[in-house]
Amino acid sequence: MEYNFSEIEKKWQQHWTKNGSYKVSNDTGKPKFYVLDMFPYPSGAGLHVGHPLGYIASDIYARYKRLKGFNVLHPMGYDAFGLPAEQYAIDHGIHPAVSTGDNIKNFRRQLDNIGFCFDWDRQVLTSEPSYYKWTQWIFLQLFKSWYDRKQNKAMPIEELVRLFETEGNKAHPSPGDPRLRFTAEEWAAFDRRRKEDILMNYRLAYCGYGEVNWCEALGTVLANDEVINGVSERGGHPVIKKKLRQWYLRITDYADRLLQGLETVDFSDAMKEMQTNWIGKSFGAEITFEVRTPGVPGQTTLAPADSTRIGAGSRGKSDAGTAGAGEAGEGTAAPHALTVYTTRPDTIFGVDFMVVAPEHELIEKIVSPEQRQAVEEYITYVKSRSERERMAEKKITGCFTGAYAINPFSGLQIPIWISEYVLAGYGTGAIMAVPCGDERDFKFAQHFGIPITNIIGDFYNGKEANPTKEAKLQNSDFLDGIVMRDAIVIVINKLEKRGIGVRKVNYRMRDAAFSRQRYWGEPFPIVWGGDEQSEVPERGRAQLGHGSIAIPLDEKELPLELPHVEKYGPGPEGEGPLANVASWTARHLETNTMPGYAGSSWYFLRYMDPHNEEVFCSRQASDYWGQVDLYIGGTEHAVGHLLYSRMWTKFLFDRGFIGHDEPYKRLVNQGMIQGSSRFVYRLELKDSTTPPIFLSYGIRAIEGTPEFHELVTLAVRNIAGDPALELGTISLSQLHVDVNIVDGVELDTAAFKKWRAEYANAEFILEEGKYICGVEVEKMSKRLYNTVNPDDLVNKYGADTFRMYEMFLGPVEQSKPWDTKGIEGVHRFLRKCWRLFFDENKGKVWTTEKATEAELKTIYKTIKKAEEDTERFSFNTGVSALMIGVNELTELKCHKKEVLEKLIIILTPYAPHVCEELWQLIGNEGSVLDAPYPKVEEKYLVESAKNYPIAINGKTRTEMNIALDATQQQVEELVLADDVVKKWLEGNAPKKIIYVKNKMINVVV
RNA sequence: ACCUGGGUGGCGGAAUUGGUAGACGCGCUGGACUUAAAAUCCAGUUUCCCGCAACGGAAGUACGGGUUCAACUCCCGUCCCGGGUACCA
Repeated sequence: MEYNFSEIEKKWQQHWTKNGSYKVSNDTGKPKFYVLDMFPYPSGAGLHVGHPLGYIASDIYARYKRLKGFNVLHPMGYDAFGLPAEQYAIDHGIHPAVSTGDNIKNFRRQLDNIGFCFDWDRQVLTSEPSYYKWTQWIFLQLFKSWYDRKQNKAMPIEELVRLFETEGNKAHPSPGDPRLRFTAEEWAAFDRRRKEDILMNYRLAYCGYGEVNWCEALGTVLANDEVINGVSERGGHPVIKKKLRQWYLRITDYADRLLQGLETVDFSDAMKEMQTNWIGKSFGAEITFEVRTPGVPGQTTLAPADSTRIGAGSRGKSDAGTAGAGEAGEGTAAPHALTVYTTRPDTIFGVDFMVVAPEHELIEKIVSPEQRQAVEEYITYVKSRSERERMAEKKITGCFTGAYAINPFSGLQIPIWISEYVLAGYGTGAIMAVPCGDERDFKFAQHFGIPITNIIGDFYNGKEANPTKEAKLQNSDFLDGIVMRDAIVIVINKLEKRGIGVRKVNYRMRDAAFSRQRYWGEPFPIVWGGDEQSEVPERGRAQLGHGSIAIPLDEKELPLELPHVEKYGPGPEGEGPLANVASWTARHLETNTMPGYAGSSWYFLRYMDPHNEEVFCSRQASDYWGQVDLYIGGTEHAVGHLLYSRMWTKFLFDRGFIGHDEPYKRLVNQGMIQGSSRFVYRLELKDSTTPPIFLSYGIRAIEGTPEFHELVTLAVRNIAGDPALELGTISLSQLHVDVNIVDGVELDTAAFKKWRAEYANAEFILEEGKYICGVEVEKMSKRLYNTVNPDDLVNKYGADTFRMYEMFLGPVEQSKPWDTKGIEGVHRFLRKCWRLFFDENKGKVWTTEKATEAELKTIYKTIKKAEEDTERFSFNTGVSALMIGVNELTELKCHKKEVLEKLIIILTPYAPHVCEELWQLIGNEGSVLDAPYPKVEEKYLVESAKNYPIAINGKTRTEMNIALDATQQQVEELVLADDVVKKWLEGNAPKKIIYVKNKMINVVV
């Protein structure tokens, strides 16, 4: 009876489906455990061997926890909305719903092949109306909420309206427009439109104008984390900045809590670091400088209207930076004022110039007549430069405005410059430049010949800036002699006392752009209009919102279903495809759709209660399942999905819809499986009549040498049948070849000829009779022909082997190139394991005899190690422990049920199919998954003696078997009597003998 | 540039708290079984030196220093590779 894995696996997969073996109940007496995978985007390419790595790890852990007596939730679903399906629809004319459905079928088939214990009854599909109904519902709650900074939590917007009615907004300044101030009376006097505009500045999901990342090729806006190096993450198309009306999530209000929350969760330090950097919290001060422009008389104070002006909608965070400009703190009546943000107010006496962003609104007001033309030219130049150019070549550019700021402490005049190195979107869009302490300021000063003031003495060498905080200040008036670190607080206090500066915290993170001009996403449950006083523009849909009010759909109308379209092109004014749907625009529905991360921001909650039609997830279900205990996925979602879903969780917690405010208790990042590409080397000949000729790797390696030329010439003459053929210069091109037709590095030349029609008559120049390919590790991608499909491996070796091999490859967290060559070893292991029960010739060999001490010792040792390793996600060593166990039992010729039964249980998380089969074959009822995990009986593991390594001066020289309870003195006597030790002592007495019980013995000579 | 993870045999990797470096597997070499092959089993396999062999010796975890009875592990400096961020004041 042999190990027929394909039959066994088919049998048990059917059995599991038929019996609902993995159905999970919300109602058991067992403790809960929630194991979650990042659900996949069902792409057309299907799974390659890299995808299941995390799923296998979580599956093993889920099964292990079930054996340990937990009620384990281990669900799976699909993140089905998104750009690629729409792009595919544009290219092939297939509706996204159709292609997505096909892809899901393929994914499901591939997943089922591997034998996961997912509860498919709980599957979620983000593009299903029954799911996105609740995505829309949560969006509405965000829309109807604001963030109360006093209580530090989200509150219903009605509360805010009540506050405005009684006390205006003095206690709650607008996060969208900090200068906005009004009293209760003023509020009462505003018309409906004005009130809605103001409320929009508070809502957690809001609509506003902002500079966004616009990708022309994709025809949509992208979030910051979807833009890599100035090009789109998907497709690598150029991205420019564009002002557009957009929906945003006010994630910046949660910045602090997102940071604090990191302390309560078990993520890797690297992951925490990434999120912390992305949020980018910094402490410092805003300082206001008076501005003088020589030759500009009668500079006026700020128009009071400026402080109550309300923009259309709110501003996107990216232009919020200019908010502070022009306002000089309270009570200052400077002609013009420039506010900067700095983390180093201690360097105030080292300020040699100021720099404002080219987009800064103060520029036109302060520029001197002489400099006006130069400034305008510079601004034109900056506008002409795309984001990409700015990143590619970091030139030092800038222009003097002709205006000066007055240092509030020294009274000195400081020239104000404009430069593109200062970003409008961060801080106040203006900085005070301290060249002796900041590298960028230093380079700028050097480039434009601006004199540099040294305030840090010897710490500054005149050749480069030194950002130290440890120097004692010099040339700094009242700060002289004070260490910079301490001077920061002193300066801030002084600034605040004088009313020209405030302590200020800044974040790098911006509010998240939450709309896309696309079709395949959740429609916004928002209607524009409803304002009796201002008519809705006739066809200006791109401008919708400008002259109208965003009205949320009644929750009873959800889901607002995505209408069917035939064309996916943009609308008449650059809006999304929904603008072409007559019934849609007739209702004045929002034409944008939600971005890809909307559905994935809360899916882990839906799994808990997937069929509930009353709520997104009942409080009872979310209280029972609580946090995800183990979340496994890739690092690529570090700053996108992970931050958004953490924010949504906090929001739902604030509003009382769930009882926990961090979604994931523990996060494990699986590494990437890289592809191992193979190359062939094609000879490029002018004479195109010869068949394609390929050189083996070793021959290519000597390219350029005379031998190479001779060899190739000879071979080509032979192939062409022309002994006089002259080749001229020989050149080679390197081509990717499908890894699946290469065995190790040796090309299957017959398969290669079949691979491409053009290679059907290919000729090869071999080395030692073989064609050897070049090798390189690259990202696994279809384009590079280095993808390996799990289906083929599962067919050849079985799912159990495949699962174990993926784990055996190395630590889950580590990235590693895929290599199939070791899979035989794992397969051999499973067969060896099978032979403990059944022999190919003899049949049944397992018995019910009583186990020996040695056998029990082996099995308990194995259980202990496998358990420890599984517990700490060290699955590769877990597999190794099981191998050692089986090797030892084989050596002991142990075929006893008493022992083997335990082996089956601890092996089943790794190799579920074969274990179910064996469990049944040795006469057990039911599933091995319902068996209890065996307890380690320590008494079999206790040793009375140990083989101690004996080291001389730390270098191991011999071994001695010594009783574990030996005393120092006994050990010394035994050791000194040993021949090897005597040899090393050469008759001398040892200086010292170190005896670490149960570890080692070291003799110091 | 900054932050971050890493660098161990021919290969993937192990060494969990400073305590026998190279577990386990692949590959390779030799052998057994077989007419033969597959499968299986046994032995060997870090490098170098001596030797028929046993035994023995030296070096060895990217590189250079240090702490320690003892360092892959801790500290300082250098190099290389992967990931993240990228003018964030």
